[in-house]
Amino acid sequence: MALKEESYKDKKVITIGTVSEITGLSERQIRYYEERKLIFPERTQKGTRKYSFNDIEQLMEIVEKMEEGVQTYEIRKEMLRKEKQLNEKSVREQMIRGQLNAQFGIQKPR
Amino acid sequence: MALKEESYKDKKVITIGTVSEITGLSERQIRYYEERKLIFPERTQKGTRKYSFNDIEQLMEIVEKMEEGVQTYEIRKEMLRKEKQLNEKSVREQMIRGQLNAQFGIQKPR
DNA sequence: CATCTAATGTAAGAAAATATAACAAGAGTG
DNA sequence: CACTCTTGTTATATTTTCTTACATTAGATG
Repeated sequence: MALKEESYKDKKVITIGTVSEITGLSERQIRYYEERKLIFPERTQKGTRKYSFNDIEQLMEIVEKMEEGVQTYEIRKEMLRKEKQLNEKSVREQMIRGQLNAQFGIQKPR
Repeated sequence: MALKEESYKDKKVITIGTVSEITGLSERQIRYYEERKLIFPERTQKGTRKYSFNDIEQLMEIVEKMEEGVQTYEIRKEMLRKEKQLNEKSVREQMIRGQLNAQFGIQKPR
């Protein structure tokens, strides 16, 4: 099997100029949104930013919100809220799985 | 709907340095394989090469063949053979579809 | 063995892309 | 008005990429 399709979306391989072309945002804007903690490119050793297709999708969403007049600060808050939700969900799921294992899981032989 | 997952794989967005990192090939080698018509990056207006994940997979396959001692010329021939096969397949399919349309397709009212 | 070819490394110099920092400016708000 | 948010612009430095040319190595061939 080659690389999972999935992994392409998350792989940070795109430089800022290309991101700018695709999204229509200026490089200035892209760097600013990073400063406001809305996106998190990786860096090469020498400091060049690398983005993923996921980052680009994220930027598209940011554009929409900005056009609606939402400020970066609000967008960030919203992001944190969603993240927290996801965390809680996964914790809940883990707990449930824990319960199930406790009752029906592999038992120590005694 | 966002961009189709599929499209990520074909989008030419990666610069040669990154391709080099991922594949382990030198930039020299990557450009040489292009010269031998094994890969076909796009170019920006100013001439910078852009590769897709597909190109990277292609390069991985090339690496394997080269390690087996296959020469670029042979690899190219093999590529052309496969391409031709695909073409013929699609032509056959189109002809079949054409036949079907002729017999059962939309008819002009008379 | 003497050549040839294929594949790759390396170096030089130019051009393109990116990074950071600082200042400017418009829009909206208290 | 004074302030903040967002973006543009400019300058300068660094990094990346491009092309071309020459060198080298290994294998194939006469």
